[in-house]
Amino acid sequence: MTTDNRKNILECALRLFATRGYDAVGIQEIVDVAGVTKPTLYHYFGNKQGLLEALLHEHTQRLLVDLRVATDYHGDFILSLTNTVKVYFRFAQQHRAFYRMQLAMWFAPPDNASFQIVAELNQQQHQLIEELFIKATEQHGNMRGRHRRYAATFLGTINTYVALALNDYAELNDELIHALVHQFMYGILS
Amino acid sequence: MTTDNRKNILECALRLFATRGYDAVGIQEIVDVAGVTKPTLYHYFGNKQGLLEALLHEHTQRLLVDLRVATDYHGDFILSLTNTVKVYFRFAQQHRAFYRMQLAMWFAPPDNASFQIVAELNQQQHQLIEELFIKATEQHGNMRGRHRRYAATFLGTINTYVALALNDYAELNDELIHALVHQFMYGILS
DNA sequence: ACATCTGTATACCGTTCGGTATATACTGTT
DNA sequence: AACAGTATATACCGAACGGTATACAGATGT
Repeated sequence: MTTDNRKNILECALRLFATRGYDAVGIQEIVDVAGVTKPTLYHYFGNKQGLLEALLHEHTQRLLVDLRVATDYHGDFILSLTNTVKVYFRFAQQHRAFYRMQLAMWFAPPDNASFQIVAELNQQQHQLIEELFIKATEQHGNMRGRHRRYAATFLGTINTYVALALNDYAELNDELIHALVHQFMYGILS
Repeated sequence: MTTDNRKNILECALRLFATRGYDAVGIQEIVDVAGVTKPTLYHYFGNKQGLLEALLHEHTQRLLVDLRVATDYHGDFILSLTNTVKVYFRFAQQHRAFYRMQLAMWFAPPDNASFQIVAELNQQQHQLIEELFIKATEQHGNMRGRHRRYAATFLGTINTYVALALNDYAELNDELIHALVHQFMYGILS
């Protein structure tokens, strides 16, 4: 293999999906940009959804590994939250195009094909964060019964800031991480 | 006119766009659901983008009218923020399907046709809120130079909470409004 | 009565959609 | 050297895409 067609297709598809959206990009356009033909793509990915699944899977695996470490609670809730934000910010900086695509699917319509695929991966992230909130409830009792909502708003806040950074309205530095975490904690404790 | 075809088409298109997405819904499907034929749709809206424009325009006009009132600053910054959130929450409750669609386009890819159309309308909302932040800077000097970011995060926070409510994770009541505003203010003042 | 205009339907356009049957080139194994 | 499995291309499929030329029905104004 002089060039890795599989990896090449994934990269081209990501670029197109991130800038125009999953539904708006056709298979033909992807293979044209990648310089291959349709049977090659279908050989590796089976169908269009399989392509998206592979794309999401390869990227989110690395995110989930880091996220599992960050959400491991050891008594310091703020530290865990800070590490979680750090993981997301670093990931967003390292994979801008991918995060653009993920953001576009964040509020995707419920009956859209891409939503069906992305829902499970989002669920895994959500669950890790929710578990962190559940474990931290022993320390911060007034969160009881609201883990789900807190996990969702925490992720939503992170994504809002990442979106800002992707549009060059903000920079994902340590100061912003600190502000985000403490602003969020204030919302819980008050 | 026994039945208003124009309005009927708009309603059916909204329902389909909100649940499956702009790109994933074809013209044929819209007219089938609406019980009309394609030339009828093209008579009223010219093309698919025109349909989306009409849909967005009719709904956002009402939102913008209320938003202009809410963002009118009279010295009480927290009051203005609270009124702004109230406007969005009430609008989201009254037009759930539309807000679903708007959310799906919130992080839409930059080269997507729907993004091009929705960008201008989002810009109008953004500007009203940014002006509020600029005017309030006289009262809260430490916001200086960060109006843009604050307006964006404020809108992002609102949308996060609305998304929660649309998925039945939360209820858009006065308590939530109060929590949102004060959490946000804390982030600015700290 | 006639002309006009708005709204709607029939039928069709060329293009692109996601997907595939088939053939062939390459690569490693026996 | 024959074989098997993987990877790729040519050529094609029916269906759906966004969009339109044309005709006609019904109301309106003269």
